[in-house]
Amino acid sequence: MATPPRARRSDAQRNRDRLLEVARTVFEEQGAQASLRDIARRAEVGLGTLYRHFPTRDALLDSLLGRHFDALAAQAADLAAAHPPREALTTWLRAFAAQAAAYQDLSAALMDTINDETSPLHASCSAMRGAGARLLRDAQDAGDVRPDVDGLELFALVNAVAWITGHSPAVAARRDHLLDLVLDGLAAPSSRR
Amino acid sequence: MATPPRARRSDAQRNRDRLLEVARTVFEEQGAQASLRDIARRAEVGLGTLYRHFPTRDALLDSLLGRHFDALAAQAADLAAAHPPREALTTWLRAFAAQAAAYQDLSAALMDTINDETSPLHASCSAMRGAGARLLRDAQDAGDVRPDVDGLELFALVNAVAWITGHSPAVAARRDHLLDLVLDGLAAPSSRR
DNA sequence: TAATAAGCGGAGCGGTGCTCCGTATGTCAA
DNA sequence: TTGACATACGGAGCACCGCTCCGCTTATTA
Repeated sequence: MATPPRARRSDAQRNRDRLLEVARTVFEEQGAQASLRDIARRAEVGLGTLYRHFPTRDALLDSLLGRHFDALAAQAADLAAAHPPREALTTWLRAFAAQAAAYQDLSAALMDTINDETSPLHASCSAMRGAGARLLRDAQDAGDVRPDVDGLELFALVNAVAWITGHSPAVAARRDHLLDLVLDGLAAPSSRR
Repeated sequence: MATPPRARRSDAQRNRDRLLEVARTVFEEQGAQASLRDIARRAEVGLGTLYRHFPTRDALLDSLLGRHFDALAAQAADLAAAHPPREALTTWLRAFAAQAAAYQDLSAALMDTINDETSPLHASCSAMRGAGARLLRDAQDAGDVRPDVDGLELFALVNAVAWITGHSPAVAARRDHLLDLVLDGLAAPSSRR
């Protein structure tokens, strides 16, 4: 994640903080596609001010989520050390899915960063993806997960589930179940419960 | 699907046909979120004309896809009669996924119709969903598919896969594999190959 | 306290979805 | 063939969007 550049003037720092605070609640209310103008308005700040602090929507998302993603990457290592591979993987994926469901349509933004290295989200997100891929490989080496899946596919599937739950209240209520179905399906046949 | 109201004036009919033709190619090029203004322009027709013929984007999509969805619903019955439940289900789901991938982001539109009975797509889509749910139940009764899945969840999962493949070329190349992973995961443990 | 770098804010551009209504034209009866 | 009229056309206009640009304000520092 990008280092937060401490502003040189106190009002700039104050505005930045306000924007982040407002952006968080607006994104929670309306999803990751919310109007940036609206965020600026509610932060009682000019639109230019918003764009100066956060040149792109991704930059704003990164400032809000970057440290969570970094934490997820770190957690992957912890889980790998403390739990059997299969358990580590599923626990981690659940945590990731919960994070990806923070704002509606965030999954779309995350998927798009895969192909766009210029996005600030790309860095924090790809580091996290790497961590997940490592957990996957461990579980596959242990024979717990079918070998014909790779990190990209896993990331895509979990994001797909996170995304779909944002498009229907009825489906949202079953997010955990849908995730279970997918994860269960990835289990190696020999290890299937 | 809504009955196609034969226009009373020949120019109206001509414009309607032009719009549908152009809309099909534009949606294929740019996805289901393409600019309606752009469609009107390329059809060399006023924007008002487009909106008179198709009051909403969903109405336009329905006119383009409705009969395909009706055909899918019909195909479900044929498959149920001619094939074992499991095979009927997977064959049908593949056909549906192919259709759902026709235009990028179409899956989002389809998911949204679930909660919006006023959408023209709702009718043709829910009929089709019913047909799929019936195939699912057959397969479950035969013990081929795990019993703790319902039609809504199945629809959501397949749409999720269709959607995600539209958000990354790398993922798009593996659409069939992702679908296999999900369908395989839904197999009843006892019947797993 | 005055100079100045730093930051602010919103007008403006080109785009979107969608509505509304004055105008044009296809159709059909005379 | 020629009107008269229902039908359909087309785009101006409204409110919104993302994003840029630049004249003005203000916090900071000497």
